[in-house]
Amino acid sequence: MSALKSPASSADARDRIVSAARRSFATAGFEGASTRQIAADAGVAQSLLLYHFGSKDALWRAVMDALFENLRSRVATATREVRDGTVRERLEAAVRAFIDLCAEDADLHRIITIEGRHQNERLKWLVEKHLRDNYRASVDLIRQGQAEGCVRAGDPTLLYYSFIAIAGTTFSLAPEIGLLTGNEHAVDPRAIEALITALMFTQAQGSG
Amino acid sequence: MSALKSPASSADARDRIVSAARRSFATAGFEGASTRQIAADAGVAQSLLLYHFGSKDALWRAVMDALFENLRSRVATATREVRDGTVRERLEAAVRAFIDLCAEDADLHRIITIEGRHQNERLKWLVEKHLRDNYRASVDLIRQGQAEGCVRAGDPTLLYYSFIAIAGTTFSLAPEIGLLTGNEHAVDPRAIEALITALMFTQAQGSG
DNA sequence: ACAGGGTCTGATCGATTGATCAAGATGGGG
DNA sequence: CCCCATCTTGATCAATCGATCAGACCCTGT
Repeated sequence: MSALKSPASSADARDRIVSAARRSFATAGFEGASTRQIAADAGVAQSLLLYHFGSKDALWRAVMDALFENLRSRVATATREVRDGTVRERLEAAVRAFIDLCAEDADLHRIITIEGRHQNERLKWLVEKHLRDNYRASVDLIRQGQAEGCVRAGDPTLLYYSFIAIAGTTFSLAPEIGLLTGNEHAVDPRAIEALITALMFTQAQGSG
Repeated sequence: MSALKSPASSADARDRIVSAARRSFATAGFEGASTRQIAADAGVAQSLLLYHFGSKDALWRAVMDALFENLRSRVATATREVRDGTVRERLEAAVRAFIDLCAEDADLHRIITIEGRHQNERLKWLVEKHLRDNYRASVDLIRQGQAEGCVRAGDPTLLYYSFIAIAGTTFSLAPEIGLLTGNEHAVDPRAIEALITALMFTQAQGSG
């Protein structure tokens, strides 16, 4: 199969471009990010970026595909062990996986909160390709929990977005919090998990 | 008093520019916003924008000054009636004022969540001129509530940002939620208030 | 009527943007 | 060996960016 030297080098360049683009899109937004800056961060020529992805839009979609592939993989792994567990156990596993993902890298949350604030083609694509399935599965699980009585009553959509907001914001705004509290104010993912648990579920329940 | 035609026209143009700039900065971010687009939305020439504000940076600061002046005014009005009330009453009044502000116009939350994600001169200016005082006053109030036992224990900074996240996110991401739920999914500010109350305070308490 | 300051516009500057293209570099299969 | 597809680069395009400047416009005070 070979595919070691030349194609492998190509895959490396692609990965470096996607990684650099993710950081730029997350901090500067789509319009604010520059393909030349992304290429410089990746250590390649700007024209190579467009050779591999065709356009800035296509590069952005490749970044989102990679981010959501990672999210799905982590959530799937975390929920696999509790596949036959209670609704609450499955919800808690998904919540914990999302919190830990945000703690390690908040770029997914950063980009979505940038793109979700005004309707355009990118947001439509994002909703239809990635967000809708995730939303429906999450809201279904929340509704099941509410039917069982273990999840707080109320608008499932509001609960869903409140959970995401708490899990993502403290990590997305880490630079602001750092300036406010005079570096370094470490945010404990487990403290966030405790807060979300108190918000979503009707009563405390040991996690074990 | 005159000051009707020429100076009034100038103030009108300034206000229209600030208002258009607020919308652009909130949706596209600082780099993504264009002074020409802002001027076109305000119905003036691009050069007038720079005549009044000197630079794009200065215009951005003028937008932030106006947004925070509005925030302070509304919170001051809402908390004035309960100035001599309990800590919980003062916290609830401030929370309600902030939620209603976000419900009417989420641009303040949108811009801060854009700028708070990477350290630069704009974030430093924002923290020192506007955010720090608000943060300290809020955290002090939260700490007082925790000392009295009416506010949930835990990191006050995390509680503060969780409250802001819930209050702002559902309104900031209204376009995304609209696409997900198939317009129109109205978010009830009172439902958000109930959620935040459940999150922050140790036990339910009638609001009246 | 006239001078003068404040307001506003259009033209224009150099820099940067996303995108295109031709040419070079590289390595495997005939 | 040479050929060819793939990968990569530098030059360059038109468009747009923030910013500057000269001049027109309007109102007020004298």
